[in-house]
Amino acid sequence: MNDYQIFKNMQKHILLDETEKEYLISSLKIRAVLKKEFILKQGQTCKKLYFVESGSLRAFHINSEGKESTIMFAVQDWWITDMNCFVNQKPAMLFIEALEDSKVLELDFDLLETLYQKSSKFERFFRILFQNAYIREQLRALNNISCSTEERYKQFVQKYPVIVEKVTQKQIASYLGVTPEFLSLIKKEIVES
Amino acid sequence: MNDYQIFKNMQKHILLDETEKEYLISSLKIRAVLKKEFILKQGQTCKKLYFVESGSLRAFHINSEGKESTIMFAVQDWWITDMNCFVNQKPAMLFIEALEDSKVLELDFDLLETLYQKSSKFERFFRILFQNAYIREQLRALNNISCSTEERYKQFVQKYPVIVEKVTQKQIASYLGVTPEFLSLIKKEIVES
DNA sequence: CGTCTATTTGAATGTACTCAAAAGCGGTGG
DNA sequence: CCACCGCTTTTGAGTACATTCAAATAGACG
Repeated sequence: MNDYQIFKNMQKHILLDETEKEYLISSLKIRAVLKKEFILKQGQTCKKLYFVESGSLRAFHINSEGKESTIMFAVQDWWITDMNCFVNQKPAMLFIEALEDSKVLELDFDLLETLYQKSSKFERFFRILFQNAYIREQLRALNNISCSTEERYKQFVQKYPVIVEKVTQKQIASYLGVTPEFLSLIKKEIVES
Repeated sequence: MNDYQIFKNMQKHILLDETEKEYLISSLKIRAVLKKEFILKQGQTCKKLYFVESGSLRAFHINSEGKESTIMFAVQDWWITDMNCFVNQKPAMLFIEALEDSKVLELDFDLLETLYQKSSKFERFFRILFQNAYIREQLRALNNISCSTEERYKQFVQKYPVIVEKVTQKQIASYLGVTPEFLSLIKKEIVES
């Protein structure tokens, strides 16, 4: 278990001693997820935070009119969950589905609270994680509000080439907040220019 | 200084002893800001995190075409800064301007790091703060992508009545990502329905 | 090979923007 | 205290961006 990605991930920000590693390991459960399998569905409650050891997943919402909106993609070395559901015990707004056969580590809400108690390094790690997540979301919002769809598509491709390989056009469209037909048109215009 | 809002704000999540309160106080600087005064301008570097003791501020971005986008409003009891600038020492993308005469507490980046060292309660507090900020941004993104402008306007008014009182229509429009002309039209339609 | 879904293409429509002008409103100075 | 100035808000016409619906084509997978 010592060669798990999650240690490298955490050690970007904190340095764990052997005891702390033990605490962490004993709080984690590895789970294999098959392509198209859901680890969370809208309406459920979710007490798990997921770390992607391998593979990739997608989080999306379906609104009352049936429109699907992709909130985030998570590839290897990323964290994912419905955070509002996880933290505030609200019903999940999101579906989380594997895009391919994947392995995730589950971290239970109560066990995470215990980890915070046992070592404030975990508190520090997640402070930095949420800090970065907040910044990323804010930049995304700014981007959405101030750039054209064409620009946003180009930036997405440039920023997340790994994701682009794994997902369909339709899913990228739903991340950008446009219809797949319109994205198709934009791609055509980019090629022709 | 003991009757500052900031203590109540922090004690929503952590309980500070007298020593910790001392640490905090000694890291803070009070600053009076006049209406229309900027505490940050695009392109500057920003080493301060601000807590609004009284009054209200607005953070906005102006893009290359001159289009203005409001990222957030901060009223009494809110935290505000250009977080990417503050945390990663990038040039500020945001202007932050007082909407009325206000009082803010400044927390310096280096002093905050020291606070984290001195007591992990501060680490915990900001972990929770960023966690909530992240959730809020994600819900906002979801909202933007899956709801009509009319719905988003209604929700804004319902969720932030205090802000609505203090800001112009134009500023709300730039927060929602539409033109003031279009928001005017939407309001008319709401009234007529 | 056949089925299912993704992607492309096109026509018609709706949503939101630009530009321009008029009306409303708040603050300032005489 | 009122008149004027500047900015916000409203209104309208014309335009651009993005959607819906439908149909054809292309790809993926059992």
